[in-house]
Amino acid sequence: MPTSRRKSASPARDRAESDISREGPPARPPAARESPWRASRERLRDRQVKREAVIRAAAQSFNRKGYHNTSLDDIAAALEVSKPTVYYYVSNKEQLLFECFVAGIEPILAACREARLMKAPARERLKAVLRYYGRAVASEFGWCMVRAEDQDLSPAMSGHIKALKSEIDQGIRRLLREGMQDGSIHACDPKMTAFALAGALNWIAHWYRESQSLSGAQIAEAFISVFESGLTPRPSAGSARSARHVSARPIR
Amino acid sequence: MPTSRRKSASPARDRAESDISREGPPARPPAARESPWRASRERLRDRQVKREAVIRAAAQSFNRKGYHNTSLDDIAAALEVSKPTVYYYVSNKEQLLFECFVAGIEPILAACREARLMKAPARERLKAVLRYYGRAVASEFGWCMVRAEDQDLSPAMSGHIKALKSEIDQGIRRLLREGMQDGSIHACDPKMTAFALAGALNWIAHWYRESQSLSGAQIAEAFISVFESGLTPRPSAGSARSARHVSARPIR
DNA sequence: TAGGATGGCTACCCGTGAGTATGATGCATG
DNA sequence: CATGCATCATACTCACGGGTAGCCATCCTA
Repeated sequence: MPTSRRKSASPARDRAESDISREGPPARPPAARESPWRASRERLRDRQVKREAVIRAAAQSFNRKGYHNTSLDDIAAALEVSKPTVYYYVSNKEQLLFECFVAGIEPILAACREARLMKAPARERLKAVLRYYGRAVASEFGWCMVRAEDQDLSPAMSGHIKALKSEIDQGIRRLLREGMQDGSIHACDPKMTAFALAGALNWIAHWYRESQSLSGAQIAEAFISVFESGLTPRPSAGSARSARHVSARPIR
Repeated sequence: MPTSRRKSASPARDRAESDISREGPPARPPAARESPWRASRERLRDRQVKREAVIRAAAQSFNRKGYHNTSLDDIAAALEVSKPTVYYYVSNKEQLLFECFVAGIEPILAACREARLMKAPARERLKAVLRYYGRAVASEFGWCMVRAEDQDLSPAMSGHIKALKSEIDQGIRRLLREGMQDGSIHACDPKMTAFALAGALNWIAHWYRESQSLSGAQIAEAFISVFESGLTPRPSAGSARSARHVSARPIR
C-alpha cells in the first residue's frame, strides 16, 4: 500500500509554518471568509494569509464532504485557484488534514495547560477545559480534528495526532483525579469517565453541521450541565447543586 | 459527482436478505471466524451463510482500515475469494457498508422497542437501552454503525440510515422525558442529554479497537455509572457502587 | 448424458484524483 | 534592460480501485 512516492519535493518551504489558530483559547478569528486571491488579485502576497485560507477552505470541504470525498481540485476551485497553487502552499493532502487537525486541537491543548495553573477546585478547572473543548469541536475545524484518523494518515502524522490527543486525555484524567482528591468530583473511574466526557463532546462534530441551532458555547454549556448532575435526580431539586444532608434515595 | 451507473444489475437477489444479527439484543454470534469457502469447499452452498461472511469480513476490514481505505479486493482476499465472487453476494461497496451498519444498529433498535413495553421506571428502561447500545458499539459492527456517514452513501441509503438513527435518538429522548415525569431522572434538556449519551457511547468505537482491555458489557456498565451520578459528588457516598476501577481483564 | 442453474475466476475497462513537468506572468532590483 | 524570485496555470502521468464481460467448473435433475 505505501507506494511511497518521493516525499516532499518542495523542501523546507511549508514545513513548520503551521498554526492557523495560535491565538489563545478565548478568541477565534472573525471569519473573513473570502478568498484573498479574488479579493485583491494583486498586492497581497502575504504567504501566510493565503496558506491559512487554503487550510480553511480544506476544512470546510472536509466538513461538508469528508476527507476522501474532497479532491484537491475541489479545494482549489473553492479558492478560485488551480491545483498547483494549492500545492504551492501545502505539500500534500495529508498535510492539509493534519493542519486542520492541529488548528482544531490547539485551543483545547492551550486550555488544558492553562487549567493546571489555575487554583480553583478541580471540577471548575475541568469545566473550563470542557468548555473550550466543546467550542473547539463545534468550530470549523472540529470535524477534521475529530475525524483525523490514523487510518488516513502516514504513521508519522498519526503519531503526532495520537500524542496530542493523548495529552488532552491525560489532562482530563488528571483533573478528574484531582477533583476526587479535593472532593469536588464524585468518585469514578478516571479513564472511563474521561472517555465518556471526551466522546460526548467529540460527537458534537457529527450533528453540529446539520443543525446549528445553537452556538458552540451554548452546546458546551448544556453538555457541562449534563455532566455535572448526571441522570439520577438530586434531592435538592432547586437550581443549586448544594445538596446538603439527604436521605440517600437508593438507586435502583 | 453522481455518475449514476445503472442501479443493481443483479435483481431482487441480494436485496432484503440482510439482517446478519437478527437474534435479539442479548446474544451475539460466537465468532466462527473462518471463511466458509476454505472450510468446506463443497457442500455448503448456503448462500446466506456466505453472504454473512462477506459482510463480516467487510466489517472487519472497515474496522481496521476504514471504509475508503478498504478495497473490494481486500475483502475478497480476506475471504480467499476473487472480487467477482464478492459481487455475487453483494451488489456494491455501498451496500456492504449499509449492511454492516444495519447489523450494528439492529440490536439497539430492538432494545429501544422492547424498552417501551417494560414497566420499570424510565431510568431503568433507559439504562437497559444504553447497555445494549454500548455493547453494540463495541461489537464488530460498531465502527461501521458509527461511521456510516451520509457523505459516503447515496441519498437513498443515507436516508435509511438517518431514519434508523433518528428512531434511536427519539427513543432515548422519550425515555428521558418519561423519566423526568415519573421522577426517576433529573431535570434536563432531553435533546442535549440524548446527544451527550449517544455521543459518549458512539465514541467507544473509536478507541475500542486499540485497547480492548474491557469487554463491551463492562464498558457499557462503566459508562452507565458515569451517566447516572455525574461529576458532582453526592452527599451519600455510601451505597453507590461508585469507583469501581474495573480491572483490566483482557477480553477474548 | 444432456442441459440448466449455481458459483466462481481471469482479465479487462475506465473514471477519478493525487501529484508533477513545464512554462508563463508579474515584480523588484542591479 | 536583464536577471531572478515568487506565483500561478495548462496539461499531463499514473496508480488505484470499483465494477463488468465472458468463460469455466460443478452439481442437480431428468
